[in-house]
Amino acid sequence: MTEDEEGLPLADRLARHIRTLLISGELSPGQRLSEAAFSERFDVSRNSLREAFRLLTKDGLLRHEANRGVFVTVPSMASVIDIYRVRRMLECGALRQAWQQHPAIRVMREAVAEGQKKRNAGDWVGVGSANMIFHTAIIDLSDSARLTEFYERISAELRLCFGLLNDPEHLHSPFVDMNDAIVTLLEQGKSAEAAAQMETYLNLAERTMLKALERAEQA
Amino acid sequence: MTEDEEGLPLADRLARHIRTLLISGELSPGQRLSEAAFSERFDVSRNSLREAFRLLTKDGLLRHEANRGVFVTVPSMASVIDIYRVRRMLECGALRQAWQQHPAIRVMREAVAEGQKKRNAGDWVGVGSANMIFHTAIIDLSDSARLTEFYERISAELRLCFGLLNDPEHLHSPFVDMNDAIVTLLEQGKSAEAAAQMETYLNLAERTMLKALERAEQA
DNA sequence: ATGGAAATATTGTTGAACAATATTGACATT
DNA sequence: AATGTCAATATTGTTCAACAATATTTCCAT
Repeated sequence: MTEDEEGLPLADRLARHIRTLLISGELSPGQRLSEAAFSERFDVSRNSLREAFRLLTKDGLLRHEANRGVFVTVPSMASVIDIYRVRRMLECGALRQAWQQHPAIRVMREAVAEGQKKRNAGDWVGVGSANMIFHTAIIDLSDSARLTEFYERISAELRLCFGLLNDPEHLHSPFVDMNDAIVTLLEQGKSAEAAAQMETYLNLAERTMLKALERAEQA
Repeated sequence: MTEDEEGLPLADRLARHIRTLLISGELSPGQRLSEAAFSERFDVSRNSLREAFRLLTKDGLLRHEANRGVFVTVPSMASVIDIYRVRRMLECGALRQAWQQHPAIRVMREAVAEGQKKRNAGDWVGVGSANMIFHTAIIDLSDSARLTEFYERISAELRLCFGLLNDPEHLHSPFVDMNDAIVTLLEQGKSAEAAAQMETYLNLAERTMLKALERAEQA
């Protein structure tokens, strides 16, 4: 908790901190989060910690079992399928009705450039980050605070899935060029085509993810 | 807290209870919710109550001001606009890709019938309930647990807006026939047309809502 | 080994405490 | 009467300790 987080309530800061541990893979799916251990670790009271746990449970990152404690959510095939269903709805929808001059398009273009650069440098983590920025920008096309917040939640959940994979980084690389094609279509005002292309993209990504997850589960 | 709520954590039960108070209008927008008063009222500890408050704050129903307490969210024009943006994305999207045999279509059809019946009986609250069921069923067309949950949150927020209106019930009545048309299109497999119709519906509803809100704000 | 009962640990919830911040009220000045 | 200041009061933010209820582990008898 060394960051300069302002006067936010302790529970919120805690939740944010634990969320970073979750999406960075420092806490593994299925792991139990003991109240005693974590309140000790973060030097906060059990009560404050419990508030944070509740927040994260509502986000789907933790699972709560009565009288047994909270556990890091174990992503399932079903959750992956559901998450991609949401992504198709939100991302394709945002693209379809996108305004050609929307500032988010510039962000998308820059994210594509960044992704290509990182890929050429063999920096797979960098490719993943650029990809994330790209998709967040797509949601921003819809100019909705609530959709943006919701997508953040979905996105965190998806990153939990990546934690289960062996070499998650390579998953992103094949998609850099598709991103390029999509933003190009948008720049040309072909939003319907961009949306269609994104649907193909997401279906492919979903299959890849499911396949990787299947392999990981067998091991 | 007389209901038969199972072994759910106290904070969750509390949050649910307070949520019903919020959407039923028993707590007014802007009102401050004192920790002392409410923990007394519900006969729970301040700690448990605070957990519930945090949950509802995350849902957008309460607003949290540091060192000042929690207040019932005051819906703004901006929030109404955002909420309808979300609804267009979710509901139109769900309709567009709806499968003609989806069980939710039957629910929609029944909700329309119920709405017509209630309207003829002059039961405006009943019309509102039927309308709510109708739209929830539309989201169910997308078969996504996460979208369903998200829509519940949006829906609760919208009901908070209705609390600001003078005669909120009449708002729903004009829409019963549009619902009829939409579900009829769906039954005929014309999902694109249904989606288009819904967009018109939502734009109209949004304008009506904004106008009503404007009137209410002046008073 | 296996089943079950006692011992132990963990969560669920409460109540009291105290620091930090906000609100109120009294008082003096203009 | 209006306004600014400062003390008094109330509220939130957070911690701690306690205890009941439920799980888990240990240990013993079979």
